[in-house]
This record gives sequence, structure tokens and C-alpha cells, in this order.
Amino acid sequence: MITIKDVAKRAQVSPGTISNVLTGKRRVSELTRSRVLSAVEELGYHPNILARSLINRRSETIAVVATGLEYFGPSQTVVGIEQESHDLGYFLMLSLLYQPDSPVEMALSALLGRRVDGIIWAVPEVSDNRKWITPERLEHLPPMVFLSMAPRPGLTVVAADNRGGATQAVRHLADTGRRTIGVITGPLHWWEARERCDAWVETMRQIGLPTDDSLQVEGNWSAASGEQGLRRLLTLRPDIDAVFACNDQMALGALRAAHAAGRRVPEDLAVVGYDNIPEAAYFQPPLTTVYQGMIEVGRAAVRKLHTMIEAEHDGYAVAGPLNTLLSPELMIRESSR
Amino acid sequence: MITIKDVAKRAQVSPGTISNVLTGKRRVSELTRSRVLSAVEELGYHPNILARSLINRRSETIAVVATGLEYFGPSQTVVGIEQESHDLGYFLMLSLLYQPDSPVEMALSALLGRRVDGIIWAVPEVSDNRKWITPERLEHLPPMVFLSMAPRPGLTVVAADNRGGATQAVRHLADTGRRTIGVITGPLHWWEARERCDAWVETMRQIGLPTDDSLQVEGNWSAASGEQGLRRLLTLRPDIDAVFACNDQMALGALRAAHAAGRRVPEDLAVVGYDNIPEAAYFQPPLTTVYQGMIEVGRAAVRKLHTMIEAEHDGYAVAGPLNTLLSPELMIRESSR
DNA sequence: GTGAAAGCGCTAACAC
DNA sequence: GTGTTAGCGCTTTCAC
Repeated sequence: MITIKDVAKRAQVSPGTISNVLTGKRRVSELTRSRVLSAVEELGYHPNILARSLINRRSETIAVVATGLEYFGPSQTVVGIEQESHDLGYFLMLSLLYQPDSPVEMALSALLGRRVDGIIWAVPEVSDNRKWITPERLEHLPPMVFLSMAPRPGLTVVAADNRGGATQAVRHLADTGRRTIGVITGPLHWWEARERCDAWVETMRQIGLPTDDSLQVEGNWSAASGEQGLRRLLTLRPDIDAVFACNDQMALGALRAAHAAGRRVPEDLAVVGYDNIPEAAYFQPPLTTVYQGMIEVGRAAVRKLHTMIEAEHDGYAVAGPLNTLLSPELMIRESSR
Repeated sequence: MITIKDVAKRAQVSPGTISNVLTGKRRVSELTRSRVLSAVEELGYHPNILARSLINRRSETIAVVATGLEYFGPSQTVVGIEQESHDLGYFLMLSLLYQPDSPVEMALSALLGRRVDGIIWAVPEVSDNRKWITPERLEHLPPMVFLSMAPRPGLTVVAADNRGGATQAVRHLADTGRRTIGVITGPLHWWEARERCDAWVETMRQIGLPTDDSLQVEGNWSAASGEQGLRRLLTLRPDIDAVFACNDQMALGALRAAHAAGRRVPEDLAVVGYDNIPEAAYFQPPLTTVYQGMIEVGRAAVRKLHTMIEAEHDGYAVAGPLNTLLSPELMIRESSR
């Protein structure tokens, strides 16, 4: 492996000068500069970032701890995080948890050993999987940004506005004349699922529509649970004329159950989903759904983290709001017209 | 930040002893051992892996260069890679390309600076996006494993068997009595798309079925192109009684086009897809498709890379086959019954 | 503008 | 078994 000394020898200058040329932190004469650059080129030299980090106390690396990468939302989020990290000059370390509520200790300790400059927790809040975060704990940890969780004092949170998205969905159904609007929720120990469900309740009340228990079933994000969910709703409330499924997979299952029960969508039953997976526009019928813009959530998280890292490094407090909430957009298609 | 010296002072031993305890490479007496461990615990010490790497000449990190993470196959692959990396004790560096044919120089050079122990190229082979790989180039690069590309002397390749999967799909259609079997291919400058298409041609010929140009249209993996593709096939060949769409999104588009044209699936037209995305089982009707097992492809790639890294480190040549081909499995559902 | 030397946090010889 | 020391590859004073 080529080191800075090899290059120094070749260019007939000292290692310090090589460093000055490459980091650009100090002036170097044009002559030596070009000599150094061509030596670098000829030898195929790549400065060892690890050695540099040791001195700078910055690894130029951020970590993302994520889960459920096989789903659309999470993978979009990671894409956004990678893009922005790249743009800001960070390397990205990827660490996956099997479940949102897997213990974090091992992953965290590995990342600390790696001296990552910051961490993005792209793990949804589920049950009490955030209880490890205490003020004392935070003291000894690098800057962190949390995604998809309830705002909490002392934490920086970036999320899509689940309430806002769900509200748009329900309002749209009411606006198109639906009166008996059911909901198939995600697992209610997930924060995002609860937010969407709460927004359904609240919006229905505001409009003056019923929110009986018989209009509400809990799914587990899977198409199977959506199918089962709508079947159940149809039994409990044969008069139902619309259903808000809290993700597109469950909406897909609901579409199937509606078909099987002989209910035409949208004539007899309107269906709205959540997420806007690419396939949604090709469901039978094309699905009305909520586009969350998770790529932008990921990007925003990295930008936020970057300002925190810079602030810590320069020793001043971070300015600006601690929480960022991105507005989703309703995509209206056949399933609710 | 706590360093090894802080721990040494606290435990009243030398830094070397701390290292011996933590790396376990040399015997340490039970007494000092426990003293050290509790000092580590009390101070919350995390050894600086970067400093360690500097000496060991091993970063304990591998990189994955990927693209298209928003699609099911690629994200599954990355999940598999992460799992196996974790199991083998590697950190995972994630680097995404915007397109499979984006230039690799920048990404590569960044990874070299990082001294990653190996690289997995989870980027599908497209056009000539592999032409940068030359024997001389490989000399100066760390061990690498390539995914989803044609085997090539000197390279280690891990892939799912695209020909095998496509052959199963076509045979299945023929076995169920279909005679005029069309194909909607992926973009033919993709290696995987070409493999599946070639297998269609070959299998059809073996069975003695026609492979006219009119039975073949090229899509771009999207549902829209699948819809358009089937529309075109139906115009060219009204007698068509089956179609093999080379991924599930295009199959979904085809399903829609069939519906619009009044062709019943599977009675009038059988449809088979590829990938087995989770939604496929809930299409109308449920889609017959090919399960590739990309998680296992990712895992196999990391295991392979690991043996190469170990071999290089210990200075002997790698044993075992250079290429690994994993067998996919046909999932038969309503769309082809 | 450039060189010499110290040191980032750790491990590995080498002593004892 | 444990301490001492050199040095991994780089940046950064401090001289000149």
C-alpha cells in the first residue's frame, strides 16, 4: 500500500508538504504543487482516511440504523439518507435491526467504536423501543437524529406528517360523499399507525361522522391483514361505503376482499391507501393513496445531523427548530372517485 | 473521549495489558482481567477501531456498491449482505449509484481511501458498465465480488440463475397447455433481462413452440411498460394465450391490459411474472412468479468475499469455485392455472 | 514556502 | 504475566 512517504520521496518533498497540497489548508508553490500531484497520480495514491480521522477526531462517517428495508418507505428513506450524505461528503455506515424493537446496545457500541460523527435512527417508534434514550445517555453519544417518532424534548426528530396525511385521506373520502368510513390501521403499538388512526378519529368527529369500534380494525401492514380486515368490516358494518387502509399493502388486500364480496370499487366502496408504492397506480382499480416523500425525509435528516455535527465541532449550540415535519400529498386515483 | 490510557490508569496496569484483555490474544491473569473489565465498564470505554485498523491493516469493513434500492430485488440483496456482514463481524459501508451505468471512479476511490477490506458490487451488469474492470486494475484493488453479471474469467460472481428461473416459467406455461407464449422482456442491455429472454427463446424452441418477433416486446421493468407491452402483443398476435413478463411490475401492467382488453386471466391468457414481490400474491388474480432468493444471494456474496479476504491476508490462493449460481423457485398461483 | 518532529489511539515486539 | 517502546499513516505545530 502506497503511503504519504512514498509520494514524498517520489516528489522530493516532505510528507507535510504532500498533506498541505492534498488538504489545501496551506499555500504551496505552484511548482511543488504540480510535482506532488503528478507523483500522486503516478503512484495511484489514496490518502488513508483512517489515519487522518485519528488526528482530526472526525471519521467523516455517519451511520444509519434502520429496519424493514424490504418495505418501500424505509428503503426510500435510506436512499435519501445516502444521497444527502454523499452530497455533504460523508461516508455512510449501514446497520440493520431485525425488528424495530430489537435491542440497540450492540449496534450502538459498534458504531461508537467506529467513532461515527453522527447517527440517524431510521427505526420507527414501536412500543417502548425508545426507552433506552435518557438524558444522561445522550451526553456521551454523538449527535443523533430520529425518524418517525413522537417529538420529545431534547431529541431531534424528522418525520412525515402522519396526521396530516391521514386527515387529507379522510377528508377526501367525506368530500366525495362517503358517510360510513372504516379504517384498517397498522399495529397500534407503532407510533405512525397510531397517528394515522388518531387522525381518522379526529377528522371524522370534526365532520360529524361516526367512529364506532365497528368501523375500526387493526392490521399488521400486510396485504393478508388488509384482506381479512375488510372482510371483518363488511361483516360488522354492511353499510360501509369507504375504507381508509393505513398502507398500500393493506389497501391491496382490501381491494381483493371487496372484489370477493362483490362490492364494486369505487361505486359501492371507496378505498384509500398510504405510501404510494409504485405499484399502487396499477392496482385494480388504481389506488388513491398518500405520498409521503420519504426520500426528502431522509435528506432532511442528514442535513439536520450535519448542522449538529458542525455545531458540536465548533463548540456552539444548534440553531433552528428541533423537529421537522414534512407534508405528504394525496394522490387521487380511481379507487375513490 | 476515553482512551486506552485512561483505562490503564484507572485499572493501574499498562495500556498493553488493556489491549491484551480486550483482544484476547494473550493470556492475562484473572485478577487483572477483572480489574480491567470493570474499569472499561465504569468509564464507558469503546476502543477506537480506527486506530486499531491502522495497525492491523484491516478496517473490518466491507463496502457494498448498489443501485435501485427502491426495488425489491436490490433491497433484498442489501439486507442479505448486511445480515451476513454482521454475522461475520464486518461493518458495512453503503455506496449508491444513481444508475447502474454511473461512473464508478469517485465511489471506488473513496472506498480505497477508507481501506475497506473488500467490495461487493451489487450493481446489475448493464451495457458496458463493467468495462472499467481490467486485470491490471484488479491488481491494485481489494477483494471484490460481483453480483448479477455474466461470469468472467478472473472475477468472482454470485448471481441467481436467471436462465433457470425463466426456463421454469416457460415450461410451466407449456405444461399447462399454452401454445402461443409471448414475452415482455426487461431492457435488453441489462444482462439479467437478456438471460431471461434467451431462456424463453431456447425453451420455446426445445418444446417446439414459435418464437416469432411478434411474440416478443421489450419493456423497461415498469408496470407502465408491461401494460403497453401486452397491449402491443395483443394487437400483433390476437391468438396469444400466455405471456411471460420478466418482472412482477410488468406482469402487473400486463394484468391491467388484459383486463382492459376483456381477456380473462388465466382462462384466456396465462400470466407469469418474476421476482415474487410481496404484493404479487394479492394481484387480481394472484400472480404466478419466480422467487429468486436475493437475500441468500447477498449472504453468499459476503461469505465468498470473506474467504477471499482471509486468503489474501494469510497469503494463499482462494479455494473453491469462482462463481456461485443460486436456483430460483417457481411460485404457482391463479394467474396461470 | 518547506522540513523536522511530535503525536492521534492503538497493537506488537521485546524485555524482564 | 506484565511493562516499555516503537510505529501504523497521517496532520500540525514550530523552526528556518
